[in-house]
Amino acid sequence: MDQSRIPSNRNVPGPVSQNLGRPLKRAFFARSVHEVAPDLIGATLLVNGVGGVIVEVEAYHHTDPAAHSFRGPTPRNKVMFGPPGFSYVYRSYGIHWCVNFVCEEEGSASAVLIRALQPTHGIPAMRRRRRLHDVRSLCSGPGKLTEALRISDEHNGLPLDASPLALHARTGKPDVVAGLRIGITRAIELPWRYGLKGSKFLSKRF
DNA sequence: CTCTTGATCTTCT
DNA sequence: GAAGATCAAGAGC
Repeated sequence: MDQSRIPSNRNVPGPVSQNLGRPLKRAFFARSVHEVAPDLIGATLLVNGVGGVIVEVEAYHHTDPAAHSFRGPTPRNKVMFGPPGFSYVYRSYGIHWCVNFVCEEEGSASAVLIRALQPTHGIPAMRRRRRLHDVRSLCSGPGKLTEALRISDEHNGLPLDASPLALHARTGKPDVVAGLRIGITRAIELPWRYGLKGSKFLSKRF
């Protein structure tokens, strides 16, 4: 058998602590989306025990022309207009799912898009779901991580502090970098993308 | 490495 | 009818 065709994942670097901190309470999200977004870097997201460390996010707000909530509520985005601490899941380009965490207060319609994870829990399950061996590519994009964690429309509007979702605070204080958001055509100048400095699990380098 | 294209659902014009 | 908070595969360099 030709083992040389199978990429090795031994010694994949883990730049942050993989220890789980305290569970995040819903109150964590009841403040400015621009405070929550960088504070999520280093936290751990699990769905039914499978997931990893958040290494990349983007902030959106109803006053932001790039946000889904900018033009008011629709059937798709109605969860964004609800209370903080819930998930907002939407279909992207007709094929992928993307997951957000609603922030601030009811009616504020702000949310943090989860863009990349460093896989730590349930890697074999994620490899099966993604039909991919390379750990670095399992969750390196918003549509990739939902496939790896099996997040879909069934998870839209769920509380972030109850099963099947689980969020744990980071245990240390990571180096967070900011940059321009990815894949948008409006308000492209706003530096509301946040990432773990030097992470090898980003959707794109900063 | 970069560039192009197809996949196909929701919203907007 | 067109665009969009995307991804993977294929062509070319």
